[in-house]
Amino acid sequence: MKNKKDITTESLILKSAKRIFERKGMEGARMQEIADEAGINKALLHYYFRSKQLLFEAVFKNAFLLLAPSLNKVLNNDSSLFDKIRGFSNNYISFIIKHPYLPNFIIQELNRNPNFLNQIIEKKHFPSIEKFKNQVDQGVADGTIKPIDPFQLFINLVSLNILPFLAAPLLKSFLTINDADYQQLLENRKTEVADFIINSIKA
Amino acid sequence: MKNKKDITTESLILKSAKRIFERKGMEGARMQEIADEAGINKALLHYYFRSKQLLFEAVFKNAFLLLAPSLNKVLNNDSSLFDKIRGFSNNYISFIIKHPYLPNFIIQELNRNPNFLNQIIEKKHFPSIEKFKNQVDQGVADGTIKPIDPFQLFINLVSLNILPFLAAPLLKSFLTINDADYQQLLENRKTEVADFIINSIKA
DNA sequence: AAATTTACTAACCATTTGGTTAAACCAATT
DNA sequence: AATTGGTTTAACCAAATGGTTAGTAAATTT
Repeated sequence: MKNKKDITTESLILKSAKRIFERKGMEGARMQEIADEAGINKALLHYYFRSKQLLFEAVFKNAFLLLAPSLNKVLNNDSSLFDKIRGFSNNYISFIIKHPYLPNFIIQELNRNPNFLNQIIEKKHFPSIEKFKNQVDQGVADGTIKPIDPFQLFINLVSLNILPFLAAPLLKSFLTINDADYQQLLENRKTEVADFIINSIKA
Repeated sequence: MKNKKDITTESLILKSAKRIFERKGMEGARMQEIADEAGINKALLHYYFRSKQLLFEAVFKNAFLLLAPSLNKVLNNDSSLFDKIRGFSNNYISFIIKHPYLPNFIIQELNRNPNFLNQIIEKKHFPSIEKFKNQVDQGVADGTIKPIDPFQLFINLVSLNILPFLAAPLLKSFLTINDADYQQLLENRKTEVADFIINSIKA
């Protein structure tokens, strides 16, 4: 074996493919480019993954499964609703700052093929909002939070956390600020977002 | 001229190209597909727009200029801050419901080429948040709203309005609801979003 | 109505691209 | 040292794709 330190060729390919697919998308990525990135022959990509489509699906699946459990964990633990909102915002933003291409990659490819999720990911890996929903309904019932549709609150939570990454180039232009300042804005959002939401819903 | 009803060939091409580019992106779109959509010969695309890149830029520019003024209008009129938030949310969601592919198209291509905006759109067509910023600072100063960074508030406003369209496939899966129900959720957001924001910031 | 310009098309071309093949390489086993 | 089986590569291929060309048809001008 050529590989040192248990870096298998397969994982090397996946890593390189992730880098390229994230930046260029399925259509924009070139098999040759991925091979170059990995420092291997193009035929080897096909040896391990048969086709571009299958390689892409492997990368997408990995990316999604990287994201979903962390989401699930926060939504389904036993903390209070407000702590959940705080935990989600903080953890999620921290996570994405380390993987900035991930949200756009997933959103982009899901819009290209909205059925991709159902085809590729088993339902059991899906984040469930069941517990979150119950907590909201409960909070509304006992008067600790103002009346709100749990789905709308969930969409708000996701929107406030994800979009600043998706629309970074657009927002930087609108706000006419540089990368460093925008990075600082995102950093501040780790707490700002949760405060904003809690302010809105607390009775 | 073959064209009836003042539909020029050029505008027909732009319309067809928009449809294809929106759905497939720059890389995914095929010139032949655009030609077929328009019911013309592929060479005619090049006759009018020289290259795929230039055709794409024309489409992108159109799309962006369709969006920006409506944004600008709401942000820079003389209404109160709360009315602005209500007006923006309501108008923007109504607009996007009619052009559902637009946000994703713009976001997607800006992430592929973050400098695209600066290259293509003149600054004067950019929405300015100057007035919005002043109103927020004013509101904070005179105590009508809680302290908040105007930029963060702007990002929140944009996030809550845009993301539900960008992430529609993802959110439908998470919430396990069908298209019609999701459509209804979006419809409700025309007022929900503004209420949510105003609840959060009013003193 | 002849000449010229504009709009449009069929056929073609060069390059790129995903994918294949046959052979070489390399480590473990016999 | 020969065999074997998995791994890797160079060279190749067919299809797709953006773009061109040379020519036709339809207006417009003279």
